[in-house]
Amino acid sequence: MAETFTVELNATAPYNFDLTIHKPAGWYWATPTEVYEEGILWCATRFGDQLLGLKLNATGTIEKPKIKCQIYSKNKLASSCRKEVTTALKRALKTDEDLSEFYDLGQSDDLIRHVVKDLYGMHTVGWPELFPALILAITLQMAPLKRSNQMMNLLIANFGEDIIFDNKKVRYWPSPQKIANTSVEELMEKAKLGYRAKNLKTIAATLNDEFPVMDELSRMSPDQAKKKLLLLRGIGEYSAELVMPQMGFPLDVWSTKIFSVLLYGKVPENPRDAIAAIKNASEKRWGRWSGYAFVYILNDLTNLSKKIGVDLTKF
DNA sequence: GCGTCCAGGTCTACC
DNA sequence: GGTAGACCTGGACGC
Repeated sequence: MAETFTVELNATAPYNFDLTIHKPAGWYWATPTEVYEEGILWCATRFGDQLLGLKLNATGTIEKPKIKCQIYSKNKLASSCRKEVTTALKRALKTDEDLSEFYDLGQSDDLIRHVVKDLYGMHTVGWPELFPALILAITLQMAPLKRSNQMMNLLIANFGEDIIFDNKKVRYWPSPQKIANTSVEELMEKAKLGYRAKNLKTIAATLNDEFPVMDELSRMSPDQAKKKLLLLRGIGEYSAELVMPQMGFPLDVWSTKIFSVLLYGKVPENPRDAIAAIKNASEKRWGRWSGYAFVYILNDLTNLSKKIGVDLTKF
């Protein structure tokens, strides 16, 4: 990686870089193999057909936040490309996200007050690019988390790519072209995808020049972006909400159990059938901030468990 | 060791 | 427009 360029992004306060990029629940930002050490994140993203190395760290404070982004590339990026990469970083790091209205909810909502106090300055994040988000959505379907991780790790190990920069090695997700050119049988055998192999290959083939990239989706209204994603085979309501660049509310069986305990004090008899009702109740309570409640609550389960006396981490 | 069951959804056929 | 039933298969569980 011979070429680098650096940008320093201003963010809307409060912005806690460490909590945002390295969430307590262990959610990664760009790839499961990204490296996070002492406040510095080394990860990668794909820009066109080029893999870029990213080194990010906070240079400001929570109340005066700045994020230094060093971008490593094999070939020198044209200034228009640099501009696009910077826009994508700002979008995915949610540097313009204003949390004040959500934090105001804490004045009247006990649950929000609690999580906001625990995770002050944590922002939601967006996916740097589309295909990895779709891989996550597809592999989370109808599988325990352990098996989902197995499928994702095998996809990355067998079909992904390495990028080495700043003395770090990061292995990145396969490109849509790579998956589109792999047979369904090979995907089933090497990544243990089962019936999901056909869907993932179809999606990979659909992500051509006609289909909007993540930044284009982000400029659409949430409804438009979701509608576009729902056109992809194997992407339904839950997956679209998980992938869309605007804040979605991707309630699945696991999170439905947790929200049901928090809202009604018990796990529903049939969680899958209860998803719609819990979603309605949450949206009635938090309105357009439901997605933020989702991210804050799921990243504060250990503390919330102590508060309510029920182990929310067991689901 | 072996059999059975089911998972952090989606699609389709059928009513 | 609403809803059973099928979908791959690894891993947990009971015996």
